[in-house]
Amino acid sequence: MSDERRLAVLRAIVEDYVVTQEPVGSRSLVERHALGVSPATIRNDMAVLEESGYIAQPHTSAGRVPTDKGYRLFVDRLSSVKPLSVAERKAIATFLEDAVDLDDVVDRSVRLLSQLTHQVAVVQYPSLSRSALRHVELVPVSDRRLLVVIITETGRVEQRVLELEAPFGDHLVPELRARLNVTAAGRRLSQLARPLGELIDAFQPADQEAVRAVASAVADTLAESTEERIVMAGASNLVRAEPDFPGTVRPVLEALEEQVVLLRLLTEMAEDSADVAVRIGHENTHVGLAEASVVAAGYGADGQTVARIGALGPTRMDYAGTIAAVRAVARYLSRILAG
Amino acid sequence: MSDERRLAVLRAIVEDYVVTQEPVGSRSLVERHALGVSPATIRNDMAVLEESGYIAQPHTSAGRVPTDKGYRLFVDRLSSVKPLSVAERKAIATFLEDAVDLDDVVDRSVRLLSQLTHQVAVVQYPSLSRSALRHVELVPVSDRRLLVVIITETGRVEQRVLELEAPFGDHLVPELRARLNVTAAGRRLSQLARPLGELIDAFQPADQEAVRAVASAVADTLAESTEERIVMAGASNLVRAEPDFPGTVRPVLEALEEQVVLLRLLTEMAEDSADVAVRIGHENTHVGLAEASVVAAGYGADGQTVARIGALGPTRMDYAGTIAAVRAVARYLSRILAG
DNA sequence: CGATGGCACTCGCGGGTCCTGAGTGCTAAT
DNA sequence: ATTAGCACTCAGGACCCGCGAGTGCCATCG
Repeated sequence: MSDERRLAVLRAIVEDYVVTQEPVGSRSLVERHALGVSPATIRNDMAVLEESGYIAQPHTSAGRVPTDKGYRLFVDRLSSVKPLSVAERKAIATFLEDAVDLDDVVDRSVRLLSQLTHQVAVVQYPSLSRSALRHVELVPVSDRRLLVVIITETGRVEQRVLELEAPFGDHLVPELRARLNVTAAGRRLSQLARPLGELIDAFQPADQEAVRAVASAVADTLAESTEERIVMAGASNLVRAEPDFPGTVRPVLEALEEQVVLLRLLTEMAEDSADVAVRIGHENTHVGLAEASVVAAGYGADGQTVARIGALGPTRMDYAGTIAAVRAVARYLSRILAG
Repeated sequence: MSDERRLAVLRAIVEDYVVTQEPVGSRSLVERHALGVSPATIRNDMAVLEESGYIAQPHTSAGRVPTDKGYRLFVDRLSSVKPLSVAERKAIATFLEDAVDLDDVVDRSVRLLSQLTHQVAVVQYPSLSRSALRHVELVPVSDRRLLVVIITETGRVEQRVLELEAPFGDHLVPELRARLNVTAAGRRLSQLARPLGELIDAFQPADQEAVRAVASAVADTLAESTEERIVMAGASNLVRAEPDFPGTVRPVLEALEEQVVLLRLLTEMAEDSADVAVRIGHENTHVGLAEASVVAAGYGADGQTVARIGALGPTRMDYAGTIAAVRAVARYLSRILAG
């Protein structure tokens, strides 16, 4: 009993099913793949594979369909990542390089990814708390309202309007701005707590109230995990795949529109693997996604993962291609941010 | 031949069809509405209405369905905007007031609108060119790279990194920042061209190159119509309405993901009406939206429209409710931005 | 002992037929 | 102008049937 061949059969089944979207039978298998054996033999193998839970038949007189477990084995051991074509790489590079802005980069990335994979794509904005600060700017709006603008190395800009108890003097803003930038620039949130605290003492008692407010605004902004933002594109690809998950499109779309769900998903997957992670069907904790698969990868300047991107589609998806695309876009994205 | 009653019949048909989603016949009409006449009479009226193109029958032995023309008459003359409940108004107000940021405001608005209307909602970011400037900030990144940050009164933040020909001296940045803000603050793009030009002459020849670059970066950023951004939410509501437009969900979703299409749509509708505008079915120029209706309204501080919001759904939608919701959200949005 | 050819069996699917009932349009009566 | 009565239409559901893809098992072969 050739264990080898059995795996080859599984691979063949997955590959066929992914393109035809129909249960595959023993006859068509031997026709389309050079397995060198007869349908009867394949049938025996299939019986074993079914026994072990890698494939299943929708009904008695139908061909076989891979189960989630089957897909899992496939992506883990049977599929080789297929490299993108030169043209594709070129397209990615130029398309992303034209971006003018962080918003633009993220926007372009998510569109690009959805086009490359023909799936729904999601991109998470670089996390504030894990990015280093580039600059903090203070703009007086009135005599007791202050606009605080925070710019990170990754290009993300965040702003808050502060309402102060007492009017602040003209001298304060420039001085605070200068000191703030000296202490904050280049540091991450985790390295920021103490220096910010010490900063307060450097000012006259009369001003400390204002300084404290600004400092805590900065800290709060960076800490707010709710401020994690996610964008999504290619929802129309989902309904194109409709026949795949019949009636399941809505739950999936709903899950996708729920930032919290997406966020948790991406976070969980970050723990799975530093590189590309794959979740198949019921492996997703969220019930709405039980018939969907997700491929995700992290990105970020100089090795540090600051956020993640992902593609989501029916379990019956082209894993090799999707993985390649996700990885490629993540890499280019990292490169852009580093530049 | 009571013209009155005929309109009442049309109204009844629309109202019934909107909730049942099934062709409505003469019998059920008299049952559900106190029309005071017999089905036979209604049938005569329906024949006339059909003659005039306000309703149609899907097939010979079925009830009637409103045509786009019928809906149009309905929204123009037959429906009264139903005011939101106090609870709803309260919910809108508090939900939007918690927003911390322009991004957050827009994000909350679009979610809110999609929930209120049970449709797909879109919100356009305040246009840069029509907003007044609040502040321009310059941050040196290296000795010849300059980060330009532009903040508008509506809270929108835009940034560009500038690559200069020659290194700029230390003195230049503070001076330029100061002058720039004096000339630019509070003005719109249209009022900005000349002052920016004059600004250049105020500097020493050696610096003029850099000043020119910054000035044109500011002008470009404000002018770029491509920088119009739109966010969308509630796509899952679309597929919930699936049976309405069978197989038409995909084109609609595709249209929605195409920023350009959406932008043109909103712009066109801005010309229709200053307040709430409605496009029904084939009135939409984009073919993919031939079976969809759009309700849109402008918003902006102090009467000035700086952008638009809208809700999109099947032609068979609750126009009264949708119009009320769109208008309400637009108003609250304006109020927030003004505050 | 694994591979194979043969064979009986299963059952989903597509197509055809029939029937029911909602809804219409017309006409004659009020 | 309204209405009751009536004949007519036709989409949709229920039912039935035959085809064919695909299976599992068994006896046979190298």
